[in-house]
Amino acid sequence: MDQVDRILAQWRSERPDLDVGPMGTFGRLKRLCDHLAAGLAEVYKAHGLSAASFDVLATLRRAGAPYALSPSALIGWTMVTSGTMTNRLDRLEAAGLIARRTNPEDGRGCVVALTEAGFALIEQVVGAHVANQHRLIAALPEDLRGAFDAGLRAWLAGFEDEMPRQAPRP
Amino acid sequence: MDQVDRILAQWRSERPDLDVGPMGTFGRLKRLCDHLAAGLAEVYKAHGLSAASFDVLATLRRAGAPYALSPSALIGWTMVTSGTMTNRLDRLEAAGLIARRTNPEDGRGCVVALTEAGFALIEQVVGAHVANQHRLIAALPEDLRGAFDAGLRAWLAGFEDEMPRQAPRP
DNA sequence: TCCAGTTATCTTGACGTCAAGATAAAAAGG
DNA sequence: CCTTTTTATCTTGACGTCAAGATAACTGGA
Repeated sequence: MDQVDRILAQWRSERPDLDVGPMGTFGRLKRLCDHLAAGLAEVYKAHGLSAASFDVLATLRRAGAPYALSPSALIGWTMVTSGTMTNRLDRLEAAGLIARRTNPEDGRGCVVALTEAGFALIEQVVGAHVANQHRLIAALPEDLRGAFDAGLRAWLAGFEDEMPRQAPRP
Repeated sequence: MDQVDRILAQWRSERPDLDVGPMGTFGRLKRLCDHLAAGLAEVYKAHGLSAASFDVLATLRRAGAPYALSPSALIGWTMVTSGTMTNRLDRLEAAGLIARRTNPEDGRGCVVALTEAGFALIEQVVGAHVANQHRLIAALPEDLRGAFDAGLRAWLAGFEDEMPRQAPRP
């Protein structure tokens, strides 16, 4: 009997005509994501980052040398709009963690690259981030993880596999 | 091989020292929640609401007659800060969907109640919302739901059961 | 060559959120 | 009674996000 069960009990009392079974899944998913996001933010914050800035730096880092991608490629990896990406890049550039260079092949765009400071920072934070994920997932019993991941993958596929996401270009 | 698998493959190539298994779970969870939130927002938007305003109206509705709770009780149910709740209530009050009445028992607080318009609206939207949840959960195969829910409940319990959340008071 | 359509990025305006602090009233202790 | 502490709500300032539109540059066909 958790908080979500209490919510469902209220609905069943007030609106017995509704089948609120799925609402339990949605409610727990939302609350779990909120808790996990808060847990991850602790590490970001400890290094002066936010989820938004970590997201960009990590995407550049894992892309491999020379740690440079176009804003479009970053948008493709991160599921945010162009306006959001512009804002993220502005802040990271002001913080000296990335640099925008002109794209010699396309005068419309630019290339976003990690600075030395940006590389050093993300290299350090990624380790702490992964350790933090191990800490947070500990609450999910090992014997349930396989089935949980299978459900997660199947459900997500219903949203992402319809239109095979094209690999973002550099 | 989905987008999250591609991300993990990049990390394994760039940072083979890291165990990024949990990152797959976190990544899919985040993306799934984003897709589901977007799917739910369609219905909210069709009725002139947002997730934030639906949240408040639904909490008041399922509380039962007289559909009135204090801001503190609403905060307890919805996991947002007091500043956020003030902002939500301001907008809903301006839209004529709720009314703040003075609390005769406590001069510091107030009581938030659904107006007639607010009740009529949420009564209609809740039905569409539940139907929408049934639509969105269809992508999760039925035979995986039980195990998925079990994992969800167990993991969430790790965050919410430590400090038994006290039932919000009216 | 030149123009119409497309693409890449940025700008603007509006929301929603939080942290931290302000204000006011109730409760507790002497 | 007062004074102190606690509680309830609101205010402020800063972020992060999106939708819609603006700007600039590339592209392909006439």
